[in-house]
Amino acid sequence: MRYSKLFGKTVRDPKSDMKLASHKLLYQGGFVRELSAGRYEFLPLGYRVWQKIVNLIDEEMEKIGSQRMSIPLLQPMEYWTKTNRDKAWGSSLMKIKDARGAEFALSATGEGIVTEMVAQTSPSYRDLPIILHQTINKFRDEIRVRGGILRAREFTMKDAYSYHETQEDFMKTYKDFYDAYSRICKRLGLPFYAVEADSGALGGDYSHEFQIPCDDGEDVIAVCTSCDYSANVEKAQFVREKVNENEDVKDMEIIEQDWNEARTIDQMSEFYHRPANNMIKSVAFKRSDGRLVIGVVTGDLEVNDVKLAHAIGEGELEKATDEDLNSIGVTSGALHAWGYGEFGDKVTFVVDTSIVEAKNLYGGNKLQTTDPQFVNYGRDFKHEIEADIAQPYKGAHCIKCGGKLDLIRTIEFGHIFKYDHFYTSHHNGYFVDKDGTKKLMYMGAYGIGIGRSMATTVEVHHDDRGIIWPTEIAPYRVHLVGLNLDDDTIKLKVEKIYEDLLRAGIEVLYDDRTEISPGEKFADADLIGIPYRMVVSKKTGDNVEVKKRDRKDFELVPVDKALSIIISQ
RNA sequence: CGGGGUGUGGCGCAGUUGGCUAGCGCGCUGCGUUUGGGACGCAGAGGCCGCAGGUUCGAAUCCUGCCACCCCGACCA
Repeated sequence: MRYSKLFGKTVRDPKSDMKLASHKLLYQGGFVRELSAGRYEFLPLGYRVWQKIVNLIDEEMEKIGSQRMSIPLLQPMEYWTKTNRDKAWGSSLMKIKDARGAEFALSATGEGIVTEMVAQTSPSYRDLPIILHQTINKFRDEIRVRGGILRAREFTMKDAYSYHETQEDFMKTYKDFYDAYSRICKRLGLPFYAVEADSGALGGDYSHEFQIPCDDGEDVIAVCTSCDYSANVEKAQFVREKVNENEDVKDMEIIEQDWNEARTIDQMSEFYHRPANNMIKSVAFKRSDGRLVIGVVTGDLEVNDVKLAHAIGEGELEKATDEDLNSIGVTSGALHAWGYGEFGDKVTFVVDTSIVEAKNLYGGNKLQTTDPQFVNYGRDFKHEIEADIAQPYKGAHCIKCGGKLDLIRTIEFGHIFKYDHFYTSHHNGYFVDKDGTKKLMYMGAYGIGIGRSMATTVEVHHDDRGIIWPTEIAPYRVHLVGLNLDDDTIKLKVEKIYEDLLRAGIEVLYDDRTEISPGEKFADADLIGIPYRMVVSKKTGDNVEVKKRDRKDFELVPVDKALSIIISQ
C-alpha cells in the first residue's frame, strides 16, 4: 500500500478530551474515528488490525472444535423476556419496532437465540458437545462510555456458546476455552490474570474474566502475592480479622453518646478509643422494586454492592438515597444494624462474616442520645442472611493461603461463563440421551470484544512516540520509508524494493510521499507502529536500513539480507 | 439518571464583561527553495460561531428551550 493513497492520514494533535493512550494513538495514527459517543468508524488501517484479530481468534476457536456461524442483529423480544433478561439488562438493552409493531432487541448477546437454534435440531447425545461462535456487532447502550473503543455502545464481539450432555463434559470445554483465551492473550502480547468473577446481568453462577493489568483500566482485581489466587473484587474472598478475639464476651450496655461527636466511623472510633474494626457499619442499597437492603460490616470494611446483590439473589442494586432512608424513618449516619421490623419485608439485612466472627462491637443502634456497646452478633441481634459482602482491600489475607492480597487495576479482555441449565431450561434446550429420554443440556458462553482487544493491545504496547504492534496483528509487516525521492535513481530503487517485497508476499506500507521531511516520515512510522521500518535514501547506498519498532538500533544491510531478516521473525 | 463542563473553517484553540471586516496555529491548494527526526518563503481556498426562539438599532457574545459531546459515580467484552 502506498501511503500517499492510504485513506486516513495521521494527525498531529489528538482531541484534548482524549485521555487514554489507546484512544489518542488510534485516532492520531488514522486507525479509528468517532461517529458519535461510543460508535466508531474503522479506517482502512484500523480495519486491517481488526480483521487480523478476528482471524487470530477464529483460528483459536477452530482449534478447540468451535464452528463459526452467525445470527441476526434484530432479535424478537420474547427471546429476552423468557429469562427476564430484558429486565436484568434494563436500559442498556436497545429495542426497536418493525413496520408491523413487532418488538425486537438489538443484539446485545446471543444466548437465547443460539440455544433455541440448537434445540431446533433436536440434538441427541451423539451430537454433543455442540460448540458455536460468531463475530457480529453488539449493541449495549451503556449509560456512560469512555476511553474510545475500549468501551463502546456498538462493538464487535466474538461470542461463543457450548452445549453439553453432562457437567463434566461442559467443564472440559470450559477448560478448552480457558486455554484458548490464554493463547489469544499470549499471541496479542497481553499479560493477563484469569480471575473468578461475578457474571452480572448475563446470569449463571460461575465465570472467569481475563483481566489485563493496566493503570487506566476500569476493573479492580484482587491477586494473592503468595499463591495463585486471584478474583475480581466483586467476587474475591478474604479472611476477616477476628475482632477482639481474646476478650471475654461482655454484656451489652446502652450508653449516653453525643451524635455530633460520633457520626462517622472515624469519629466513633475516636470517641470510643477503639479501632475502626470495632464499630458496626450499616450501608443501605435499593432493589429495582424500591425495597431496601442494609449491609452490615465492621467499620474498617466497605460493602461491595455486587457481593451484596449476589447474597440476596438480586441482579443489581442501587445506592439508597436520603429519601429512601427517610422512608424508614432514618437519616444517613444513623442507620441501624437491626430493627425496622415494622417495615416488614421492605428492609432486608445482610450481615458480613466480619460481624459474625467479631466480639464486643460498638454502635449499630443509635437512638437520640444513646448507642449500644459490647454488641455481640447472635446474642444481641441476628439476621437470616449471613454472607461475604465486603470489598477486599490491599493487604487483606488470602482465603486460600493466608498470604496478602494486592489490588490491581485492569481491563476486562474476555469473559467465560458457566450457565448450567439457566438458559436451556427457559429455551427448550433439550437433548435425547442414550436411554431415549429428553434431558436439559449444560451450557456455557464465552466472549471477547474485538475493538477492546485492539485498544488493550495499544494500552500495553506503546511508547511516547506511538504504537508498537505485535507482529501478528500489525496492519503491515514493513513500513518502507523512501527519502530523497526527487532523485530518480533513488526513486527507482525504492520502487523496485517495494515491488520485491510485494512479490515476496510481505505486507508493506510504502511511504512514497515527496515534499515531506524525513523527520515527519519517521514520526509517522513510529506513530503507526508497524514492526519493521525499512529506509532507503541517498545515504543507504546499495543497502537498506532495517529497524525494529521496539528497538533503537538498526542494521544497514543488502536488500536480500533485509528480506530474510523480516521473513525469519 | 445525579453532579461538573464544552460546543467557533478538516483538527487544536483564542475571542464570550454587548460594537469595527470573526482571528491564530496545524492541515489543505499553487509556485519556489528545502530532504536523516515533525523545514521555509510568497500567494490562496475554506466558517449560518451546535440548533430553535427571544431581547436589542446591532448578538459568537445577553436570556429561554432543545440537541450533541466530554469528565466524575452505577453497567460491561
